[in-house]
This record gives sequence, structure tokens and C-alpha cells, in this order.
Amino acid sequence: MKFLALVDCDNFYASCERVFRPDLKEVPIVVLSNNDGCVIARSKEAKAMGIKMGVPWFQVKEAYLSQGGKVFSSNFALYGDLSKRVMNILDGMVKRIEIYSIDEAFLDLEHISNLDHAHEFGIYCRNIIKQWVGIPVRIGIAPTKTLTKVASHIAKKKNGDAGVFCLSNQGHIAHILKALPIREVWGIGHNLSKHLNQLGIYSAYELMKTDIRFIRKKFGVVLERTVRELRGESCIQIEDKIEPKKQIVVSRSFKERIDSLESLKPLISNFAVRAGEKLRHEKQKCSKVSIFISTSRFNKQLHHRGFNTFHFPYPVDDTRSILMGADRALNIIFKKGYPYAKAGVLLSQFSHPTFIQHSLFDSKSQDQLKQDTNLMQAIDALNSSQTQIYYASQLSLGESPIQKKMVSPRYTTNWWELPTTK
DNA sequence: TCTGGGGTCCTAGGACCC
DNA sequence: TCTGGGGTCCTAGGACCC
Repeated sequence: MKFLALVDCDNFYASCERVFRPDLKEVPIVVLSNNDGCVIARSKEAKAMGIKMGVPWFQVKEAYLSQGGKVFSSNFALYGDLSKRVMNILDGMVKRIEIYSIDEAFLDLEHISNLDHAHEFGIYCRNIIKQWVGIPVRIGIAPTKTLTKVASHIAKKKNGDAGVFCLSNQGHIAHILKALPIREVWGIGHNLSKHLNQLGIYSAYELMKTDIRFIRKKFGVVLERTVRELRGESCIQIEDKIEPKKQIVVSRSFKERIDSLESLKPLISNFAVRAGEKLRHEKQKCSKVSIFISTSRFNKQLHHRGFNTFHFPYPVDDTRSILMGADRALNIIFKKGYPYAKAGVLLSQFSHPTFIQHSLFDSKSQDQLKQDTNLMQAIDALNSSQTQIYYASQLSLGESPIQKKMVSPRYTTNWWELPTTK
């Protein structure tokens, strides 16, 4: 039998905050989104206090803090670095690994054919990661990706267990799926689960037993794959090659509402500059830049969402072009009198930079294009060091519209913020 | 008063062509 | 000018994920 494993870090952001703060062992921890808006991670203790995922911070703040809970703004420099360390360890243990998200990876256990050995391997992995990085993980082992997700879900529920759960024989799988609501199945979100419930399908077991042609006809190929995977038929492969991105998004909610074009422009410029950096980092060029702006979802009276795309005549990776396109698109969608709460820049339709399609009307010579590339490289190099340089249209330093009041030190990625001992 | 950010895939429908 | 089917390409929108 062939096994896959899903390695999933427990309460990842909260666990990261704990790595350099042993004093916070067993203390409730929550981590907040940008602007300290809502809760995006909770430690086991915070969950036990009834703090829900995604809940607005202001709603729970008082009660939570008064009970001794600890809170952090998100510190992605730290989380990203600790994630890399975990993934590096896993990468050294198997031939094929798919890093699925910042805190999850699928492993191909092709070297293991025996269930007991798979279980032992899981425990070994878990101990090594705990010892070397300090992050607790749980591991689900099963014949398909969807079933490893189920196994990992069970491992989470079974507190005090080894944190490793294997799911292999049909009888055992059926038994587990009977007690699993479809909403918990990977690939079944809020809408699908409502729809399926209306058809009388509530448990993962009932879904698994539903006629596959009916599923395909009524819901399409995506759900069909899920059902097959629940039956133990592997349909979703491990993607161990890193595919180039197909789009890049930079977006933020604002601390305060913005209703003037003059205030919005520098913010959009900031997003566009950041998007350009990401694009060059990916070694891509884009043919489209889109801008979106929207009022708060919760403001029912003054509601407006704008979206517009600027098409470049040929693929670009030059920030100055992106800024120009972004500005044009923004001018088209902006409407006066609306309190905008969020905006973003989206780059898409990528092509590799060595592929240069010349425009009929483009008069730039090879030398000029080369100069542009050099300029961008120079700016990127400066900005990744201590020095920062800005485009005129960007917001000046010190006026960051994003609020982060309770961020922890970047212990592992910044020389000035290394942990110290007394 | 205050409600995240960054992705992917699939499908339906329109434009255009023969 | 109208008639008709079928194919491709593109886009917007909806669903999902962490």
C-alpha cells in the first residue's frame, strides 16, 4: 500500500510566538491580522477560552486580557523563517514533498509500505521538528491527500495522543467518515456543504457513498475528485515542482476610512511598488495590472466596489510602468463620496522575462531596455538592505496606514532583534 | 468606533472565426 | 442579408484553500 503524509504545524503563528518566549508556555496566545483587526491564530488555551477564529479583536479583547491572555500583532518575518526551517527538515527526510502552505506540507512516503513503519516515521518526524525548531506538529497518514487531511483532523481532536494518526483500511475509514460532517472535508466549503445538506448528505460517509455520476453532473469535476479521494482513489497528486505564480496581489485594509483620491493614490502606489518587487523576485513579467477598491462590507448604506484593469501593450516588470497603469485604472474606478476601507493591486497574465514581445509602437532600443532592467535591480538591491528609496508617488515614510501595535521581535531575521539572555 | 491577506481552479458566457 | 453549428479564446465571477 502507498502512503502519503500531511504534516501540519499546531496553531502555527501562536506556536511561533512561543518559541523564544518559554515563559508563555501554557499561557493563552492569540495573533491578530493587520491593523490588529481580528484573531487569525489561537493557542490551545485561547481556543479553550472560547476565542473563535476570525473574531473581531475589539469584541473579545477585554474579557480575554482580563483572564490573563497574551496578544501579538502578526510577525510574518518570524513565521516565514520558522516555516522554512520546518520545511527544510522535512525536505531532508523524503524524496518528494509539496509545501502546501506556510504551516503544511504533503510528503510522499514511497519508501514505506507498512503501516506500523509509517506510524513510527510520523513520530520520528514530529520529535525531530519539536527538538530542532521548537514547533509542535501533527501528522496524518493515509492513501490520498484528502484522507491525510481527515487523519490530521482526527490527530488534532485526540489530545494527549502522539499527534500522529494513520488511516488505511476500508472499515476504519468508513467508521471515521461516519462521524465527520462534510464541512470538515478538504474542498467542501460553506456553500457546497449547505447545498449538499439540502440533498440530505451530512456526513463524509454519506458523501463518499453518493453516486459519482450524480456528483459530477450536479457539482462538477472538483467535487468528483474529492469523493473519489474519500474512497481511497488518489486523484490529487503531490506537486513537488514549484510552479510559477499566475498572479500577484498586494492589498490591505485601512486603519481609517479614505474618501479622497489624493489620499488613495500614494497607498495604491505603495502597493504597486511592492507588487513590482514581488514580480521581479518571481522573475516574471506581467501584461495586466488591476486595481480594486471597496468600502467596508459592513457599511450597507454607502457601498461601492470598483475594479479596473490596465493592459500593457507588451509584458513589463518595470515599477514605473506598473505605477502608470495603476494610476490610470484607479482614476477610472474612484467615486467621490465613498468611505473606502480596502484597496489592492493585482498583477496577472505573466510571461517569462526572456520572452520579449516588441510593440509596434515601442521605440525603446535594446540598450534602453537593458538600462531599465539594471535600474530596477539596483533599486531592489537597495531596498532589501537597510537603505530605502521611494518613488515620488509613494506615501512618505512614517505615515504607514497599517496599524500594528503588539508585534514581537524578528528574533531570527534581524540582527538588532536577536533574543538575549540574562 | 473597530471585522485579514494571498492564492488556485473551474465554469459560463461573450466575441470572434470558419 | 439571413441562416446555422461548432470551435477557440478570453474574461468575470464563484467556489475553495490556508
